[in-house]
Amino acid sequence: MRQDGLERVTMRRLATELDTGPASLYVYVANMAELHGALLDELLGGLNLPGPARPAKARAILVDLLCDYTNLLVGHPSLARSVLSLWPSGPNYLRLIDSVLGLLLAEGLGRRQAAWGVDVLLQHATATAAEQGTRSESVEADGEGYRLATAIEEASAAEYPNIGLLRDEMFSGTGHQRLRWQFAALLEGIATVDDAGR
Amino acid sequence: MRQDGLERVTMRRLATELDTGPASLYVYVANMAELHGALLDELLGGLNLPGPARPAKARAILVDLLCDYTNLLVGHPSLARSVLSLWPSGPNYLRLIDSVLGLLLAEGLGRRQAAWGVDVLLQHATATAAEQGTRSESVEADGEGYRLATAIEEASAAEYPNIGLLRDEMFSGTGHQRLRWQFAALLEGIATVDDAGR
DNA sequence: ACCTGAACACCGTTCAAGT
DNA sequence: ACCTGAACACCGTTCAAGT
Repeated sequence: MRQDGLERVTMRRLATELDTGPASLYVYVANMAELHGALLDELLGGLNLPGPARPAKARAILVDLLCDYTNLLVGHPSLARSVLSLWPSGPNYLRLIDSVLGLLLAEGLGRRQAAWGVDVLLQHATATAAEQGTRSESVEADGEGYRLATAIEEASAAEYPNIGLLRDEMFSGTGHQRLRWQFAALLEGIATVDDAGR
Repeated sequence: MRQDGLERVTMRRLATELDTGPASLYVYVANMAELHGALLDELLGGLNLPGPARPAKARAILVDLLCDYTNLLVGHPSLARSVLSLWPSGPNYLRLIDSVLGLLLAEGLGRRQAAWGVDVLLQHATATAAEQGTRSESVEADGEGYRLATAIEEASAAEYPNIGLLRDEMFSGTGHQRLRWQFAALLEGIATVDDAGR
């Protein structure tokens, strides 16, 4: 029924794809949020989750898993945007949560840090995908992000001294490098800071 | 011209508010992204940025600033969602970036960690606001997030062992507590992990 | 019972026509 | 020149009518 589903999935588009009126979809799903939730869960079926890991390897495996999840969502920008405000609840999403929790515990994290950390990690993945996705979706090279780049490029060092100081560092690294660093940093922080603030 | 601007801001809504047709707005802005960008920057004018800080105080000031920014966006969910895929470039946003960079440097962070870190921090703020905002926007208490809660509540410990183990921790803490912890964790990670992976 | 055409209430954006 | 009414090409959702 939902085989390909790439790019922007709307009720009407899917309905015409299935040679029917838009009303027919409401027999199967209650609203668009539910449709996107189902789509996400089907997509997550293609993610292969790691088994139990030894403490020494848990962190690296976790970074890989989170990068995989991010890249999965980057391929479906419209989905990523709705997932951010969706709290998905399908079986495959629960499996993903369970996997991440397991790896955090394997690393030796406390119960609360693992429980609170999984939210941060998955939210970062989703937000990154939503951000990247919509950006690359706007086909024109001129608009959107290009303006921030030039704004930072042209920001006067007098008005924005720290931007002036770090201008070149702000555009350094590939997307892949930055994503891995981000997850590594998140994991380090989650592991280190407890609910009392360290 | 744009004095209040709360809740969902659309071109047509704003146009009728100004007693004119929707076409008139395109004299002032090129598209909706630009409108939302301008709205955000006006909103950011109400954020009071901290001055230079001594190293020992920088972290705490930064957490406060990031919480302020998040709460600002939480009040305007529709804005938060578009800001995520917008890369704002207004003067007040640049001032915010500059402030965060300054505080990160004051903490003693390396140039690259500060430059890469500011993205993570501001993205987390925006994503959190977008997530929370849309959730509270859906007025019905039944849908959306409630289902994940029950899904986690009912998830069998056999199929999802780690969720079973941490079930109670996952709903612990107030939103405020969790937000402060998240930023504290992010900052710790950003400060600790360098681009070589520590 | 189960499905769906047509309608309702919205969107962003464009462009020709009006002042 | 500057503004804008009306139109175009879309949306999600509902509901009465059809099979």
